[in-house]
Amino acid sequence: MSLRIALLGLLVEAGPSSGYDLTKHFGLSTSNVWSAKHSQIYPELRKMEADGAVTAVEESGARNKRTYEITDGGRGELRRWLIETDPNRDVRSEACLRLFMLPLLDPEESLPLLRAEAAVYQVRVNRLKSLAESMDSDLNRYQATLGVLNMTALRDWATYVADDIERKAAEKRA
Amino acid sequence: MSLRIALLGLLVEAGPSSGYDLTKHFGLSTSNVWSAKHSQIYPELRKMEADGAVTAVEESGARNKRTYEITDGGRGELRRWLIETDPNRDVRSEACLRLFMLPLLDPEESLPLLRAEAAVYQVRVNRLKSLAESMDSDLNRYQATLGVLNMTALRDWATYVADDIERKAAEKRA
DNA sequence: AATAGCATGTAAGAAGTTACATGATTTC
DNA sequence: GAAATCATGTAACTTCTTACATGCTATT
Repeated sequence: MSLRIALLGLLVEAGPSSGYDLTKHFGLSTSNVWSAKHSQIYPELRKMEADGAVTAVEESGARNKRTYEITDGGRGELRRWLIETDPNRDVRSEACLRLFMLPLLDPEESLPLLRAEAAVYQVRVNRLKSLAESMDSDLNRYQATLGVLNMTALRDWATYVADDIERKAAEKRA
Repeated sequence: MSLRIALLGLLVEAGPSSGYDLTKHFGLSTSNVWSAKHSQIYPELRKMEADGAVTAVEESGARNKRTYEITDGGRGELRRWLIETDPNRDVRSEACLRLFMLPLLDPEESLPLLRAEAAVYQVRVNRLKSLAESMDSDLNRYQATLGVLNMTALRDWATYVADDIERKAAEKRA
């Protein structure tokens, strides 16, 4: 369901798009909330077309490109899902699972890894901040901002835990 | 892989545990980073036992309970994964996907939903904060704190977007 | 004696990943 | 003309969810 909803949302946001275009969106800010590979997206779009949630126009040009557009039915489906569905609140993030368990290692091992994670998230914060500023639509700015807040939280956590572990290791030595 | 790693981590953290115990952990703070149902956990533990990553003791009592303990091999596997693996940074969160797309709705529809989301995350912030305070181990405190920071980010985002939409709607009316 | 919680399992199906497969066009 | 990028697809496999299935124990 989530993939279908994500695709409907992207089609509203970005207008008519090919499977290729939609695949690229999952590599940008959307990957902060959901992601999918082209091998899952292409069949899903065909299924949505069969259900009448989207329509497709096949380009006659040399490149065999199909452009999908959301239908009124698709819009209704998306709206109902947003309004009526109690979303599943579980999160799946391998990177957070790793963060979560990094403190299991000895300080000599965990500290550089935690500092490296903080740096990774700092880069993402910077990138998303400038992305947010360059966005012309409110929606895109909101979406980039969600990424900024999420990445900031992870950066802050990694820094806080590294500092705490460092302080405790110093106390022990003293 | 992630489920296996999560189970190994929980077995280090919590000590010898049954599949039932581990299933409950995925309903607590662990669900902020990964989750799994018992129907996936039981077979995975059997597989890990066959691989020598864990050992099992079957209780002779009336309740047919199997207690799993991590082996040295399992500890090594976990350590190597934490140190050597570049984790997948994709996130899957249906709740965030929904947040992400809520601004697609008209203000009259999105505002109450955004305020409700902010309230949901506020409750989680409060719960995790008191959980963090009550935790005796550093690791558990760190883990609860990761939840606090993540939930705070979502609460702040929902509030920021709701305020922004409200302000813009008021400007338009004026 | 009924209800809630402990405790484990399997089977079918849906969702997601990896690898294979093809071919056109643009840029250098 | 080589490399990067556009563009779509399928097959095999792994992972995850939902539903079914069972039976004990503690509480009220």
